[in-house]
Amino acid sequence: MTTPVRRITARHVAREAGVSVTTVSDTMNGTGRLSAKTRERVLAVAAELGYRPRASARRLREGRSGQIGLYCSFLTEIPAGMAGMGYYMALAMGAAEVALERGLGMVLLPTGLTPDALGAIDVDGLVVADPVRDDEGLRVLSELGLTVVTVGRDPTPGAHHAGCVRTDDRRDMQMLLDHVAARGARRIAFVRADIEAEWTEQLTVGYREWCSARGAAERIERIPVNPEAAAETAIQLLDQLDPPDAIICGLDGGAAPVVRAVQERGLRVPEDLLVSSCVDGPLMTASAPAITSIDLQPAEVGRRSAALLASILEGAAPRDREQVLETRLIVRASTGGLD
Amino acid sequence: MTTPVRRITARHVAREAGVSVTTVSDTMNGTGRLSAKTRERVLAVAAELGYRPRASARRLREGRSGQIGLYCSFLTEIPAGMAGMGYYMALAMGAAEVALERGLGMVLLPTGLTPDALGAIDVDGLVVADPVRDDEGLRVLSELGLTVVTVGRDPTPGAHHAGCVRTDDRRDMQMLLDHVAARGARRIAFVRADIEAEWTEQLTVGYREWCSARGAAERIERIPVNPEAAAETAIQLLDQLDPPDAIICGLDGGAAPVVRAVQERGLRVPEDLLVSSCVDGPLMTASAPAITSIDLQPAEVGRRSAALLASILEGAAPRDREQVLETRLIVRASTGGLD
DNA sequence: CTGTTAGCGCCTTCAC
DNA sequence: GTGAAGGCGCTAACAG
Repeated sequence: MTTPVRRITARHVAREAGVSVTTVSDTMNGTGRLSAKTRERVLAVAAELGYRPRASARRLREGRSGQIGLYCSFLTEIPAGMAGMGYYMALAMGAAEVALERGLGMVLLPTGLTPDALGAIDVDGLVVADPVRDDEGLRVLSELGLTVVTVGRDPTPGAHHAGCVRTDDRRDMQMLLDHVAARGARRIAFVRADIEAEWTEQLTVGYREWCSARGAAERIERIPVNPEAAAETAIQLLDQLDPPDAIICGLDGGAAPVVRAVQERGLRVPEDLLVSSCVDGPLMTASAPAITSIDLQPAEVGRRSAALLASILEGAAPRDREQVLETRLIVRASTGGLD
Repeated sequence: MTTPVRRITARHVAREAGVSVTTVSDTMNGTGRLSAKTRERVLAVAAELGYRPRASARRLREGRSGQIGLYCSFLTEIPAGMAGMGYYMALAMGAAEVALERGLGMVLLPTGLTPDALGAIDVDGLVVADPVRDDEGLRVLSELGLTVVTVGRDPTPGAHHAGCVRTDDRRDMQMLLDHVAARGARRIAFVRADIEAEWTEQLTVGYREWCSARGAAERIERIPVNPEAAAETAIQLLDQLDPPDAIICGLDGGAAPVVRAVQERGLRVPEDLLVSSCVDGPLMTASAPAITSIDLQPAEVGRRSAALLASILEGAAPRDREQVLETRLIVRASTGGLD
């Protein structure tokens, strides 16, 4: 069964209701001065005909696209089969939800944008998740002169954007360190991703500050974004003369392979080694033992970013152009559990 | 109030290049008959001024929105922290990529659409991932009269859509069954999600067919979409008088908790019990042992869906309105590994 | 080969 | 209170 494709316009409604198009427009937008009776009749006719104002016409008139884009910069670095996708989906759904509430559509921008694909991009602003230093796609997008809100700061030199929503990675790291130290750890290693994104840099800063404040030796390992690399590195660490008694993994999807590799080595978690992760996710509870981690609240981050961008686009100048969200330490068995 | 920055229009380019707007339009679209020289000059001026045709104007003119939407029906059912998000992100990126290549933007539609949020939705068609029977959001969207391509068939009675991209879940199940049977399993249980989506129904059909062809007893457990439910069910199964020697988990994120629970029970995987999953993902390789599963190729599914939808919207009537993708069995240690 | 003209559907300004 | 007119930027007809 096919429905006639003839779209209803404001003119049809006007004719049917015996009013002018202006009246229809005013009714739909709550503008103008109309009698309640007229408004009601127009509304009834509109509903009956199934009238919906055409977004493209309105946009042309308003000179704005009524859309925002989401660009996940770090996604370029994530190999297929790697965890981390889930984090971004949660963020994306959160952002899309708020965007729609505010009358904006949210288009997903794939990584690896080709210059000619740019023609189809029609957005008033962008949410850029986890900008990686010197990201080519982001550079191209920025040059379009779009309003940009980043999730986490942009480490690219000279980059400047309209707003930022982030969590406090330095503090997260210190929460984890305090926690494992309280569980008795003395030689705590940090495995970080070998990319230049603000979150991993800030985790490192937090780690260094904590170590230097306590006179503890730093043990930082840089690894490629790749679960096997995390496991291999853990083994190497444990083979050292003075092996760590705790490993903090900075990379989503890294902690579970670490636990696994360590156990295959014949060591027990948490008895012989404490393991924790800077990013929560399904992997954490699927592991045995379950892994202590930080809940970064991706959905909420997405909601806030979209809300901030929408406000800026609406011309509001929110005082807090840089918002910092609270995170939560989730203690699980891999660091000794609750007690 | 600041003066809005007037964007460069075709008129500016025309004036600057000393031609008419039509010529500019023809140059940008490759239409009309222009001398190479003129086209070159116009192109040069356009580039110099940074002219980009305004999408909303073009769309108004063409009467189409130039956008498609992605609606993940099953996402409604997924609790926070559950796996499965990653699958949809991969699918979404694949779809967005192809959409953009074909000049279409892809907007992400959140689940739980409120009727007034509908105003901001402006798409020519939809990709609906894993439609769940009687999904309210999908019903609302369908009533807009949009062209719909589903990923997996829509189990809603009477539902009919323009196209479908899917994998063969029946066959997947039978691959898994053949595999674990070859590894010596005789009493194979199937843990399925208690929702009405085509994939879980088809897995069940495949399971039943296989069992009945071999005279094997059926052991089907329906569980809510929830990782703990999978683990609990596994334990219950193993407590029975005649416990299974293999469990196939139909739900993304379910197999890992099953392995874990089984091991905590003191049983070994794969020696005492074979475990496998109908959906591959990061959890599979993070578990110990790694879990045998089916690679459903979400990115490719996303790409194909967007391509099919784009073709249909362009008026092409592709012969294969229902496309079936090949999947791949990935054998890992949880069923004895390769040998 | 290139220019002129006429809208696409909507909203805002101004007359009535 | 309501209606008529104009134009947002673009492209498809038709002239020239």
